Amino acid sequence: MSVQSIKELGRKIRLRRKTLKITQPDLAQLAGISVNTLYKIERGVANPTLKIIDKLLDVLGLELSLAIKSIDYTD
Amino acid sequence: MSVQSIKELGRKIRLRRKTLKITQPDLAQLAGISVNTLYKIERGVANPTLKIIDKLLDVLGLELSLAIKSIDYTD
DNA sequence: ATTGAACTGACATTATAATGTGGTTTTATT
DNA sequence: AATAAAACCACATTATAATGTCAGTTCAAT
Repeated sequence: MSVQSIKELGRKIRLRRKTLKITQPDLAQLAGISVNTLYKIERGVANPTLKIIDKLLDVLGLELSLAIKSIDYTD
Repeated sequence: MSVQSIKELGRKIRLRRKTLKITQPDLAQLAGISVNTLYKIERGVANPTLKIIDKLLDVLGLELSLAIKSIDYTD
């Protein structure tokens, strides 16, 4: 489940938020960022900084990992 | 191998660059970013945007993935 | 030891991410 | 259907990431 794109990351953040049943305003407050920023990230129209992503993933109980790219034969 | 911190990410980027035996100037050019930015990222004194990270990981043949945080009993 | 390239660093400038505000639209609940 | 909350959106402002420049330092190769 790689983060191919910024849009994909946004989708996953939203999905996780929905799973946890919290609203954008609540998540934004918990993460200490503005709803505006969260909204843009979920929509994939943002280019967020790592700090912002870190804060969000922290609250969402998610984490990023780094791995050597695997070859995708479906491309 | 989670990206616990920005510093950790920087270390891993540098390590991968060394493994591939390319210089900072070369990697920066290949990724289309400034050496200044790369230098800061490797040192862990930057708060880079996802686009910048994406460009770097692309060249380095690395990728980020997102996963539900596992419990770390060593903390 | 000398030379050249890579690396580190400070600083000013430019580009842009993040925020704040004030709306409109959508969704959910009664 | 009415109401309230959430989600969406535009835009101005503020904060800061990214760049460019120049200089000093470290490192590698000869």
